[in-house]
Amino acid sequence: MATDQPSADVELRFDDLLCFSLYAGNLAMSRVYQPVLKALQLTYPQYLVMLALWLKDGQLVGDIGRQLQLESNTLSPMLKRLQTLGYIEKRRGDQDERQVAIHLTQAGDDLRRKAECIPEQIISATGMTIPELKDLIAKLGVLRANLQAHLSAESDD
Amino acid sequence: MATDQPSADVELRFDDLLCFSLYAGNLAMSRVYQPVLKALQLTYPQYLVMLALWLKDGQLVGDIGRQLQLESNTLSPMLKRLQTLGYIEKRRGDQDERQVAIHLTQAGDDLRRKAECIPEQIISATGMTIPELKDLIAKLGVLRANLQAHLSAESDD
DNA sequence: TGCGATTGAATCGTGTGCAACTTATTTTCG
DNA sequence: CGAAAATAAGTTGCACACGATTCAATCGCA
Repeated sequence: MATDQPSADVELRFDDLLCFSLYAGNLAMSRVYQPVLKALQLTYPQYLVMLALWLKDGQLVGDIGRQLQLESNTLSPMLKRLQTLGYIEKRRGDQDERQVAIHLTQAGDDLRRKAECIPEQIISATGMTIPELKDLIAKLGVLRANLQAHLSAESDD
Repeated sequence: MATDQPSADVELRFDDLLCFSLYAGNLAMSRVYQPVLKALQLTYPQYLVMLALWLKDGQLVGDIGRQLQLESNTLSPMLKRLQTLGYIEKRRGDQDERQVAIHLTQAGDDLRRKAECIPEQIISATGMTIPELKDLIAKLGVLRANLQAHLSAESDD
């Protein structure tokens, strides 16, 4: 420990440290991904969208948004860029014309194989064991579920 | 048609879930803070900067950046907005004129007292116990340290 | 049947993140 | 001493996040 500032005399609160930990942890993670993703011409958020599509192709804009916790105001421009890159294409829904389904192009599907080597590089960068990672992911899952429950309860007022 | 989380038959990788957990967890946390911070006229990143200043006033731009993992290209515009809001002021360094120290104004110091009620609201929103939060924060700290070590090792090539 | 409410996606404006660059100041070392 | 390297902060351009709004398609219900 103690790679950082002293700060021993200041009483820090748990939530402040938690919000900071999530904030800085997410930034650090995206920075580790960036040099790897550069070869694929993807940004970090774009990679997360591609991940969702590699898991299940043809999802609606809203489906992707629910997974990443993003709405159309963020996704629409991002999907337009992925379309320009030639990785995805949009198809209007047949029954419901309001919906737009996102489909991988051949290039987008090929990209999946180029991205296959990424996971182990990242795991190595975390310097943690698989059980440790599983534990951390599970705890973050609980946190996110609780925060989302709090948010939806709040919007019910 | 399952509207939510089928994903049972798909093999997910740990790192993918970890990057997603951090990403969505950080977004969820900032959304829980936002309605509370609205009363203070602060955005979430601005709140983190104010936190750093409440802990130690008169820090240099670079000092704040090292804590939040941000550089001047992000901080300079942000600090300009906090200055416009009247919460901080800038002072050129005396010995080294390249440096700019950030000082709280009276309004910025007053804000600290208005922000005092925030921590317990957030803790309650996490739905987790103090020991659980401490554990999660510690694990995120290890992760961040490892990722940063990986990044600085990489830039040495 | 019709019409107001809802929904899915897109658009706009503001505020971050960040790579690449500029400017000004200090340091280093020949 | 003095020019080159290093450093601190700021600027520019692009890509997210997100509140607020718009628009078209669908739903709900009298």
